[in-house]
Amino acid sequence: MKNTVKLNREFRYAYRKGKKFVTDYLVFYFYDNRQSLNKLGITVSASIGKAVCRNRIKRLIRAAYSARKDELNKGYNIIVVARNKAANASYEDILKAFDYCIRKSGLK
RNA sequence: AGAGCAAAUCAGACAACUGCGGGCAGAAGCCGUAAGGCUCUGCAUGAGGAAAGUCCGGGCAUCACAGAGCAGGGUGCCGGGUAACUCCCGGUGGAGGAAACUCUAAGGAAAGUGCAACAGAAAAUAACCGCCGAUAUAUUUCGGUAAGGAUGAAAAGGCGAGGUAAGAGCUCACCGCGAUUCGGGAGAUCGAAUUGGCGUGUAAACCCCAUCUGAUGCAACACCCACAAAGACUAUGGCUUGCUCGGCUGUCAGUGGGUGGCUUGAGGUAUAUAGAAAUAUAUAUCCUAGAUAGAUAGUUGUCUAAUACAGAACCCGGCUUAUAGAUUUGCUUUUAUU
RNA sequence: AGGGGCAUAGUCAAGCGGCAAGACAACGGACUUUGACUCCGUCAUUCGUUGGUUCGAAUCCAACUGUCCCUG
Repeated sequence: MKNTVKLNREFRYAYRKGKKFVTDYLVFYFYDNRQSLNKLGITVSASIGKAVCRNRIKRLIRAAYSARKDELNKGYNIIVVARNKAANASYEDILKAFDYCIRKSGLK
């Protein structure tokens, strides 16, 4: 997957300075990256589950992002942190939470 | 039909659309100082039986070579297999089960040291009570004695007879144990005979004996590009393994990015041969993930018992642990009927 | 990915084969008109779990579970 947030300092900047929205399944951070495209970063901590479970959550978040990718305004770094409830979430739950965050943030 | 034992296989399938990873082919562009990378189209392809735990073994790489000794560590019935093994196969002894069968860290306690709480006379050079003899005399001293005695996990081979002052493997029969010889076996060991007269347990306590072992792990290591180019210590040094020897030599110290290492391998499948088996050999055939913040997802339909445990990260061989279910083969035993 | 440690009462902990110390907390009692302080007493039936060695295991061995740390 191209255009992802990789550096640790970018994540730390998002947690400290970025805007934040919280749902049952996700925590959604974003900030202006002064470029002409969007970047996605996903955090799933080890306390949520084993490797299979964490990989599934990452795929669902990535699928939700790619479904809404073209509707978003450009020029933001987006960090999505999975919460413990997301371990048993379906795709629809994740997509709904993602839509809610987008609407709240005004990225659309 | 019930109960059980052993071995093996599978780990959802098919179709459509959208999307992702690397590979091959093609096409023009774009980004970057450079090494190099990105975009588009087509084709086929893309997680496991444990990928897990990291408990062992090996490959591979670096340390000049991988050398010697000590220390430290591993292993420990016998034979075979293997690249190697704390693995596998077959056997011996022991334990469990009615049986099929299962389990087994199983060398040495007579090389030495240590430990055995409490209880008990005594826990390893056994004399408190008792028994017997002598002395002495009114219950004192000396000696003999392991048959009997509370305790304890364990009490000086067991049990019976003879024997004796009382006793005792002191003697004998049977049983147990050790040694020697003979026979079977490749060996562990088994059987028989002769002989000894036999002081407990613990080595997953130290240890002894035999045998194996250099250290560090792919974020190893090799190479490329850009920037920086100023330093520190220098043979009485530095590196090499914990130490000693031996050996080598100027050594140490940056930042950011990229490429290789990276998947054809002690490989898989089928057949044949050798073998009791593990396994080996030969022939044919196949190529089947290789990412680097890390690729398998979403939607829909059909079938189905299939909703479990669970995600490759240098690669192999094992072991251990987790696991819904489904299927097959062989065997034991109980009951009923013929 | 590689390597190392820890687990004992509600909490902090000692213990290195033979009775599981101690402190705080909690509870009960004494002192006091009452409370605090102080004093006395009680509190581990299975030492993370499961096996093994041993007469005997918190301790030794093996396999698991949880948790913490180190290298980068």
